[in-house]
Amino acid sequence: MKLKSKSNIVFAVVAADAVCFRIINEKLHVLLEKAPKYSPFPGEWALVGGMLHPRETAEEAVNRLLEERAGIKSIYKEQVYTFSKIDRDPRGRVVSIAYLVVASSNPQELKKADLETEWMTVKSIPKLAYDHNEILKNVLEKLKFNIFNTNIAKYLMRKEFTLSELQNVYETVLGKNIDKRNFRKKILSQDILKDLHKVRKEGVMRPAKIYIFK
Amino acid sequence: MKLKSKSNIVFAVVAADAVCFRIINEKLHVLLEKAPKYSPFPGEWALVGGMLHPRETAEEAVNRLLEERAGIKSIYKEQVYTFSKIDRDPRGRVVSIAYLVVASSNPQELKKADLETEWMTVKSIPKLAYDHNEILKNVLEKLKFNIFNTNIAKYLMRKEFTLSELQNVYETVLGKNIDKRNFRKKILSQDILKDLHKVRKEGVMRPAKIYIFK
DNA sequence: GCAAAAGTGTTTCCGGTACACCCATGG
DNA sequence: CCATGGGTGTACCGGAAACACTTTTGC
Repeated sequence: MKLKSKSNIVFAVVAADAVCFRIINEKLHVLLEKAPKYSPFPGEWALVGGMLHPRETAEEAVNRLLEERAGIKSIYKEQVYTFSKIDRDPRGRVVSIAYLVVASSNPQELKKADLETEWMTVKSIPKLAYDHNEILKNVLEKLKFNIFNTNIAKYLMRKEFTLSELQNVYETVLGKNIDKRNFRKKILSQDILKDLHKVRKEGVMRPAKIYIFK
Repeated sequence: MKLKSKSNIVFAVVAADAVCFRIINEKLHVLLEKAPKYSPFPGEWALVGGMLHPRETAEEAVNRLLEERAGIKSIYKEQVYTFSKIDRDPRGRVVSIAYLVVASSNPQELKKADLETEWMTVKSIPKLAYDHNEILKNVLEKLKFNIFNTNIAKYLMRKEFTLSELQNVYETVLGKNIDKRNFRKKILSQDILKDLHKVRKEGVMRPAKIYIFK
């Protein structure tokens, strides 16, 4: 590699961190892992992240890391921001590209992995290693923006869902309640859903219509 | 530095590239430099960019590079996107953080530098070295978004300006014409300008009122 | 009086928001 | 008949866009 400078300086190196979301019980969860013993923050919770391999892009690194650490396949991925503060990693100069990721909500696609990983609700995130709380905050803002400005909701939902379930997901992402009539009017007017003309009966209430994303 | 892997692999390193804008004659210009002889693209036009020093953030690197190469002080700076394709630099694995920068429009603050640099209108950008055309495209999109959604126009204008001049800047940034009445209504309703109650006489037409940003 | 840019209002449409009641079902 | 969530409509407001003529000046 010809990038070493003459003055013996080593350049900053590149990592990727994944803020990986998933809806569990209609609540927004984030994937965290316990930082290993030999790391600067042994035992503390951290986002899933690591160095880019020499022959992979940042996106590929995110895919690999999630697969390695928690057996997760991402179904949506989007670069959010790159963090380059000098001392963000005590071991050396590491610049980190942060990604917003949505994991499949299909339970079969989640296997138990070697490392300790856990899905935590966004309301209960502890203090994280490195600058990961700041990264999480940035990515969460992006998710809130995206939920009403892109089709990301498609990746947070199961294939078939009711409008109430969809609204619950919006509410857990935004962290606030939405008026039911306005929500339905807005979603339906966007012409992104398909009415399957099926209903889901659940307990003692009126059955709900089933939709899918187009 | 403890970041070298055991398997003798060298990690990707970090550069920053600046897409530096300036209004000249009410047209949007971008700062380019000729890539040096010893580079992979000798003599080709490129964005101003370079490796991060070990003790500087990406923003600081952008400041330094613009100062070194063209004597430019940036008055607005914003990270846009990080490019990590594997072969984007033929010399090795370089990941580049792209910045949207606005240079001072004050002519005195621009000195002639060693390297060949040139301000080119966005309409006349040639084929650039590396993936810099792609970077420019991304950053330009961001600028178009920002012009109506942030106060970036403040940094593109001289201190004192007329509404017609402001509108011209919006038009050169967006690459399209804007209705004069709608433009004035919108800008004035935002309460971001201050009427200096002065006029600028210029040639044979009605004098225009002078504004500044609040 | 004319050329050249400055300045000015009204109407229409659309998306966002506030707000309250009836419907279908199982027990 | 009742408890539970499913489902519906209207009115108001503010921002965006379309659109044409009068004003001020120097010559």
